[in-house]
Amino acid sequence: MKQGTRRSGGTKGVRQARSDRSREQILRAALDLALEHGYQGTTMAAVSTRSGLPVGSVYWHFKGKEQLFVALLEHCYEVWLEIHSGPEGVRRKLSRGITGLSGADPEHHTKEEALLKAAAVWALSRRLGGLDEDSEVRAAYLRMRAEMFKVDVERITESVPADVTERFPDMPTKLTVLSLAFTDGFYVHANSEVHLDLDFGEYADLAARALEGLVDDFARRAAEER
Amino acid sequence: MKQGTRRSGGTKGVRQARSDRSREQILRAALDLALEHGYQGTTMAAVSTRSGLPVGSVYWHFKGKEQLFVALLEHCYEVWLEIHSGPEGVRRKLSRGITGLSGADPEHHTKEEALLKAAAVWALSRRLGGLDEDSEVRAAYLRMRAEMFKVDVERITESVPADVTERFPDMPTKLTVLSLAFTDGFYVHANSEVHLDLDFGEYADLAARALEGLVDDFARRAAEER
DNA sequence: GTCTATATGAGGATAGAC
DNA sequence: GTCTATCCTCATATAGAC
Repeated sequence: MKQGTRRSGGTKGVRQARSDRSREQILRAALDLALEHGYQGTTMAAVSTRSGLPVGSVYWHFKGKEQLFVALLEHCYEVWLEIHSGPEGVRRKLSRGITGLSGADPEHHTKEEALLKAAAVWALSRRLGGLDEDSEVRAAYLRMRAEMFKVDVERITESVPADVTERFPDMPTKLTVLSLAFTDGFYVHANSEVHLDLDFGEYADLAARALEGLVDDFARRAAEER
Repeated sequence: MKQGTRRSGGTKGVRQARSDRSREQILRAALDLALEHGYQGTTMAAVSTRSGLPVGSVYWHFKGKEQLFVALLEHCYEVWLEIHSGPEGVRRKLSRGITGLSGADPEHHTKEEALLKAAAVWALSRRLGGLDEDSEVRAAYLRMRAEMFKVDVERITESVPADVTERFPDMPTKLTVLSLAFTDGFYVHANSEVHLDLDFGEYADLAARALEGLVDDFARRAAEER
């Protein structure tokens, strides 16, 4: 057994336990480093140093840098799924997404969530300094992004009045896209070191108000048609 | 004279003319390559090949890769300034910004504009795979971004009703930030190769409607207070 | 000013002892 | 499973002839 495959079941030997711990140490180190230096900026040597394990061990657990990051993304996605359960309206979503950028809301912004946000940028096309088209990391992230989008749509659907969704079935999808665009856009701003004086809380409110206004607009139209 | 300095005036010798042409060829090659492969993906060797000039020449005209890209950004910024003159409301701005993403509006989307958009991503923090904090390219871009933001605010101010700006003086700034966030957010989406079926024209309209609703909201409030 | 050959350094990955 | 020494590739940059 090697690289990624784990003992299917039964008793865990002491060696196995130690191996698992090494694996986790490596992933942990990769997570920290990736948040500090990005994908390209994270070297296998650095992962080795930070994890306290030699390079050889890293390559024993993961076939290469790509596989390491795919495993890391999978871990983060699992955490994301655990956190994001239960209904959530546009307002709350925007508030979490935008306010969280200022770092003012650390308890709701885990490292894992932060990494997924960062990965969104890594996955941008090559032209933008993103990963290669055939990168496994990129492919893995895009799969997850699609899944997360679905979850978002479902949860936003629950927050939109029934008569609106009845008349405009794709409204929740549109709202999700718009609020995602908002969040991503502010994410870019927050990481551009321009306009440091932005009050993200205020903008989250403005953004929410703008989208809620849109929903009201459609609600009015739905009501008029009766 | 060397590297970036140009003859101040007077008659241009034949050698000078040829040198200028070489410089332009190099910049042109860099522009094309940067749009295809990004900053990191553009190698000096490739610039040399594409421009038809040897590596040595490239390093004669520009001290290094950073200087080359700073010069490129300056060129693009000049083009941007020429294009973006005259008033422009939020709607038109969003329409240009978002619809342009689909590539459906090529005539209004020059290579230079595209490069500035790409540079916004390059300038993201190191954690996101962006340039180093002390990168000259990054610093140059951030200066330009601040300038472009100012221009945007001025032009959006002209499109907001006078009574609103009177009562809420920072409304134009907020609108600019929101519409920039929208544009940047959709830019991320457009380059993520997810939801390829997005109708950017429709979303540009929705986004514009949402922001216009916000303005109306404030206009109502301003009116009520009289 | 233009060109070729080459120095330099970084990072991903492997070999093979233990 | 763990560790060390080493290889390979590739990109920036320079030296120096013309």
